[in-house]
Amino acid sequence: MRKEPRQARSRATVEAMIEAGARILGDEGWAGFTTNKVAEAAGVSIGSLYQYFPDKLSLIEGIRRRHLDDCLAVMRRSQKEGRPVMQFVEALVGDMIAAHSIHPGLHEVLLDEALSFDGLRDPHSSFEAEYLACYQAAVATYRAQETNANDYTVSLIISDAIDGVIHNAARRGMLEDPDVKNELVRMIGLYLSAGGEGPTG
Amino acid sequence: MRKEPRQARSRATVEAMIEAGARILGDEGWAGFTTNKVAEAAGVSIGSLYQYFPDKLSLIEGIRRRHLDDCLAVMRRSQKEGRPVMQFVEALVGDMIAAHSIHPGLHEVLLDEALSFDGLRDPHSSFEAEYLACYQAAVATYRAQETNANDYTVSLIISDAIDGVIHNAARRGMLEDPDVKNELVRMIGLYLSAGGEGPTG
Amino acid sequence: MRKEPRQARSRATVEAMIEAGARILGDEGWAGFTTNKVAEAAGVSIGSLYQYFPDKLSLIEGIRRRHLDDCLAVMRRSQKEGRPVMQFVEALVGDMIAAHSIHPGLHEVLLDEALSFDGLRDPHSSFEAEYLACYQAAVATYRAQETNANDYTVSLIISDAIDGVIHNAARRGMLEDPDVKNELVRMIGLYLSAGGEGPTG
Amino acid sequence: MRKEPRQARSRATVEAMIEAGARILGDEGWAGFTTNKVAEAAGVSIGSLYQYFPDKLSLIEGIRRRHLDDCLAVMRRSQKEGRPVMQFVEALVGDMIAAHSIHPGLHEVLLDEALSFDGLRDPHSSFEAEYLACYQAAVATYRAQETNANDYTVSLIISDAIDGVIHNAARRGMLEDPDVKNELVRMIGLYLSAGGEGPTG
DNA sequence: AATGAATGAGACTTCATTCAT
DNA sequence: CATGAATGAAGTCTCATTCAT
Repeated sequence: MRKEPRQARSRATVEAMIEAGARILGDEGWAGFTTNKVAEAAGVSIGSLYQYFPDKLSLIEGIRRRHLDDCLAVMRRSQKEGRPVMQFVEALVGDMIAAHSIHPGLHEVLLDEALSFDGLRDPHSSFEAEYLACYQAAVATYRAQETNANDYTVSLIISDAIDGVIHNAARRGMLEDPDVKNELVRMIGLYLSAGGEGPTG
Repeated sequence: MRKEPRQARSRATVEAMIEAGARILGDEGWAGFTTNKVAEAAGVSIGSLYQYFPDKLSLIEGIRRRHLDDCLAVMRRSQKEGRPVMQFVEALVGDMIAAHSIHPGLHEVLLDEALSFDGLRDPHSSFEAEYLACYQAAVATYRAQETNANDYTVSLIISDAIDGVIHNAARRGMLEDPDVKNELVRMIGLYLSAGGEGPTG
Repeated sequence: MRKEPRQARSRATVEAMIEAGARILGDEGWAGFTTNKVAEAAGVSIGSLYQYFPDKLSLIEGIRRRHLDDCLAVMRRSQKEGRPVMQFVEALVGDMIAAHSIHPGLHEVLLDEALSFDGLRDPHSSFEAEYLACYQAAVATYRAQETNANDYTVSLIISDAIDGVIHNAARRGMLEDPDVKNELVRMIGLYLSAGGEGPTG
Repeated sequence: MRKEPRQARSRATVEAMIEAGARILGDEGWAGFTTNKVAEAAGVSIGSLYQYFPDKLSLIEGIRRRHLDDCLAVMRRSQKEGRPVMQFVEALVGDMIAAHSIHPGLHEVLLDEALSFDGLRDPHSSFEAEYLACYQAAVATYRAQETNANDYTVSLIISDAIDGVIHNAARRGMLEDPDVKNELVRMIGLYLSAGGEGPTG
């Protein structure tokens, strides 16, 4: 960001621009996301937008930071001391679904931005590191038994599977379907609870 | 397509354009995908591209059709008569990883196009229907026990979880990691084999 | 128009674009009329042109509206209370010649646009209606005697004959020739003054 | 033309291209007139078109020559020895209306081509000279009395007035209206028959 | 600080014309 | 000769960004 907002009015302006940008990016994707449209939706002039964000990339990164902070907050909330594994998984899946429901589509657009926007600085790695660290902590706590795979790999499997199911459910408008949630919880729960021997086929 | 290629020369041209387009779309995403760049990469003039594809969207759809045909072929190959469940899951996951390795990133770009490109006709629904039908057939065959959820929901969970894990692994350059494959196979296998009771937490 | 010019600067810009467009359309016809050329002739960037006119057609319509307003003003000026018929015809023809002299060729290009430019909204019908209404009023006042034809048909004959003579005279660079004007006045005057019996041949 | 057609087949091909071009130019105007479209409509390949017409301009000139020859034939037919003036005018107007009805719009498009196509060689002047010579002969024969204006000017007035009325009637779809024809005949007849004194106003 | 008019590189697309088959 | 695939200059239009007010 070009300039740290000092006054309350400035902070509100920045808020409005990030919020408007998140909405447009989630609703219309990269194709509909133009700086002029964001400025108009935020109720400010294009000149003001460039006062706070030196270019389009900065605006995107502002939107991403905001969204990822929200996600991390959700993640941490799901891990309360001493919860049994199934309660954790249920809370986690439920909260992730809720997080995706605020700006449907936004999450995936932001994670895939590398595919859509070359020059993006720090391609979400710092967020992702922290994000995965949360998963890893949970895995270390709840994992039933050691397999060949380390905790990190198991974290990836879980986070990415949840991601995939929720993302595609959102695409299909099935984010509210209780069966989807239940089956996802069941799959993750089975995976975490099972011993290393795996299913016998 | 605007014109069906008749001569061998024009068939090769269309091939080259679709191949170049797939590579650019997979490597550089929507942002790098311009008709001029595709024409240049295919070694033809921009005019030739527009002789066969009336507009950019048609080219994208051509690329998608080609890719989806490839995917369906892979899907069907994994289901051989009488295989035990774990062999099926291993073949499926292995083949999907292989399919994603040809043009890394292409698959997700094409499935998410709705988010990035407004006017795409027939948003992959006809492909997806057939794609899911393959999964559903496998689920009907291999599913251990009835739960509340129907076969369709279980198909979604499996296909989308595999999708999510592979897509994100590709993003991280971990598509070749054997642990990722093994754990993914283990998770899907457990989910398919487990009875309806679910894990106890 | 996409955007109403608010500041004085932008009003001047729109003026310049319409004026430059009229000149180019009159001088070079449809073939020479490109948005880039108009922008350059107006001394603005192509982006500014598209800020006020959403597409090429809108610019053409802007030019037409301006020209037609000018024409109607001329038409109305020619009809003063109580003038004898020959004074009216002389004033009318003289003013029409003057109107055509500002941007020679523009008038015909604009009336014939349907032949040259497909998508033009409202093909000059609303202008033409008002234009012909002026002629009809004059015919009702000055017509010597009833024939089988109604006032509307007579209006068409007069307006289109004047149109044809002036247009072709302009084409030949004879717009200033006094004989052309005198003979045209004589023909229209004879036609209006003659009784319904017609010439005997 | 690049090459004089020698064989019957070639002559038929050239015929087809000119006919198709006239139709497209009349129906769709300059905007719809492309060499590829003409070739397709004529049922030949674009390569064949360029075998006989070295460029687009040549094709246009071919179409024009054909059309003007038709017009001249009509013109000459109207002037039979010893006809009274009104019979001549009626025949002339009737034939001109008929000529315009074959390819409505074509005549005006061709006469105004200077406005639409810069580089047209010999902008219809040689045709026009002959065309006007026909009118002038008729004027010399039928004109009632000398005025200040010479025969040439009177020819212009008549030909251009007829042109304007017919052209605009065609534009309005009123080419078949008998009132239009009758009034046009009456106006021209009055003008030719009247003495030099003009109407008194 | 805020505004919004202005800029112009670059994207998509057309179509007159050429040339290998 | 005929075909039609290929070419590329040129035109329309968008949108990130700047800067005078």
